[in-house]
Amino acid sequence: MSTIKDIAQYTGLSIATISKYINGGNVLERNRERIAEAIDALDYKVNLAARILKTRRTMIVGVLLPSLTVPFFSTICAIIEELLKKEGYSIILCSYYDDREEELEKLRFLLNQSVDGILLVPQYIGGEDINAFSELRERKTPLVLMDRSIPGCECDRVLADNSNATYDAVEQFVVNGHKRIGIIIGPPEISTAYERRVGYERVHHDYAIPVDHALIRVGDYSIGSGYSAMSDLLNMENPPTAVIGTNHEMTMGAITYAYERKMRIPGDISFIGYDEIQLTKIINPPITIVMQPIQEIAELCARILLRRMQGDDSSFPLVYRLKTNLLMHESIKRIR
Amino acid sequence: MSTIKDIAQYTGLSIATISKYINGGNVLERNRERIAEAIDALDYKVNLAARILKTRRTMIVGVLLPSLTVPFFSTICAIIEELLKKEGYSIILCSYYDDREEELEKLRFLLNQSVDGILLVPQYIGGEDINAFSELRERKTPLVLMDRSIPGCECDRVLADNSNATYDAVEQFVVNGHKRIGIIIGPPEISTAYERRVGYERVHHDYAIPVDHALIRVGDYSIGSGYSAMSDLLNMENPPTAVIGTNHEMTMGAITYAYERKMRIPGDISFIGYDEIQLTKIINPPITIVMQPIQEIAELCARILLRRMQGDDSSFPLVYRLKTNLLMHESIKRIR
DNA sequence: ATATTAAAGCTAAACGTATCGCTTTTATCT
DNA sequence: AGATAAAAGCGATACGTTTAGCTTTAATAT
Repeated sequence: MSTIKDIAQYTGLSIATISKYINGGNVLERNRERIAEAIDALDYKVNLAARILKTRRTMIVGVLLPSLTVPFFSTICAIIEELLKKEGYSIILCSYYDDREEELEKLRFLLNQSVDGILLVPQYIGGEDINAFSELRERKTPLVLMDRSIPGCECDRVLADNSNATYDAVEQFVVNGHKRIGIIIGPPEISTAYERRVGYERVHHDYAIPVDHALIRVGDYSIGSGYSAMSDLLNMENPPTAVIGTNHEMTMGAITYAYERKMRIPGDISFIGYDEIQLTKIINPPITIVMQPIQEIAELCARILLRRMQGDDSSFPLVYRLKTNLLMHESIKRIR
Repeated sequence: MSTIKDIAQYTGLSIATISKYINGGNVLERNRERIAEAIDALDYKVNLAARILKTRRTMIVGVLLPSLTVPFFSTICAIIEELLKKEGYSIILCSYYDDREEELEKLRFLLNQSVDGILLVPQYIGGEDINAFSELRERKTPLVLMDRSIPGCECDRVLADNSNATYDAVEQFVVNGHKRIGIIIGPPEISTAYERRVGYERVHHDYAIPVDHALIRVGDYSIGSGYSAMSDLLNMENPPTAVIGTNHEMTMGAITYAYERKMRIPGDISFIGYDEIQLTKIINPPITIVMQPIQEIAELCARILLRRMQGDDSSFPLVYRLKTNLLMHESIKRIR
């Protein structure tokens, strides 16, 4: 592989000038041409290791997700990647496979790779607080939390308004006469799951409907758990007349079960799903869906991180709550 | 951040000795202890950029996939990552989002990051031949093709025996009396899709059943395309009595459509699916499934790449064809 | 005790780039 | 034309490692 030195020799210019050319400094037009020619002829490529060693910037952003197979996250990832690429950044994508140890280890790995910034969808970090994670503070590597929060955490973060999301959805059941409403929620230690549950309970409170805890089924955000939660709900002695699934996977699992039971939506059971992606798009007749602003979440995270990586520490920590939308379809039966 | 120099100073030893310690050379026990203490006290971390600059090895493997949201690929990815990590390698994961340009660009990106090796699930590379991709040859970066092949390509590769996979599956339809068998295949330019179609046609030939090309529906390996292909098949004037979906996504799309139509499997339509992962696991009653040896494919790819990265170029190119298994369930109706 | 060998440590030179501070060249203004 | 400012180029140094080649120390055998 040829180096900047070879280019200098080929053109008769100094190393410093070549470096200037590469990094966009002032170089005479006729020299620019000669350098360009040399680079082409010698097939020169910048040695990133050397550059990083010198500049202490890797121009790499680490993206750490709970799972790679969850389309909600991979969609976010795709958006981020495209946006950051325009700014000259590359992405190292990591998943911690919903595992506590792995999450910490991957975070260490990213820091060790000297990424310039990190975008994280957290789950277990530090037990409760990411500030406790010393490597992160020492390095002063900017970090933005995506989609989920952590109790007591002082971080920039971009979240959906989960509580109002389920509130608005469940409210639709209520105004259509439903009183026994099942909800399939995620693990309570994940902030989104907790908040979605709160919205559900708030509706009940506001409309003076007692909460039957048997109607609250806890899954783990996986397809299988949605499936069995739905099975549990529909096989109760006094089953709900309506059910909401609170993420894409559990929604799909739940619907799969309902279909198997040959139940019609909304004929036999009213249903609201979550996230308008992949399978939820092809369900027919279409179901009412809580749409999260995926695009906005991803873009905002990327932009905040860019700001921080440029050294702009103003108004830390930034917290955004983005509104969701309820995509109405005929999946709610009017009863009584 | 402290450097190796600081450790040398702290311990009174030379830089070279510290380096030896870090890289597992011979160091006196009492010095080992002092060094360990210094590293701990100064919170020393190896500067990877400097190391890479010197050694010219990044200990990073690039994994390039068509898509991140396809569980078949992300499962492979998870297996690879775990195995390579044990050998001290890290993974940079990339997706080209089923886009030709992106595939080439991401491959360039990986090479530019100086990865020590690449694992690729190819699609369009070079139009037909990856050997045409000059950057790859110049760098002599080892590359192993996973799951898919490319015509005329001289590469190590690990493939499933796709042709016999669909042969065995479709044959089950035939021996149960089916003559009109629909198949939902992927894009013909993808080797797996082509081979799976060949297996389908070979059964027809061997059992002297004419091939009705209207029963061969081409999707793009997506859920939506499986859904509409199934819709097309079932709405024919003379529909098939059995259908096979040839990947996980199209299988799910097809089944979703069948469920919507309130068709029972195998009562109204016989069906064989592909890949025992995620949703296909929870379908109930369970359907017959072509199981690909995901674990073996992933492990073999990783091991071959490890060999190549160690400089072992023997018997190039290695080509493996791994057998699939037909997981039998009651989803095939016996007719006539 | 001495010779021989192995182990442990050290010095110094790279790896390829960016950048500070300086000099030279070129352009601009009066 | 001369003074001034701006643009372009250069030399030298540093970034933090690894490693070849050498020296010193310790261990082993005679």
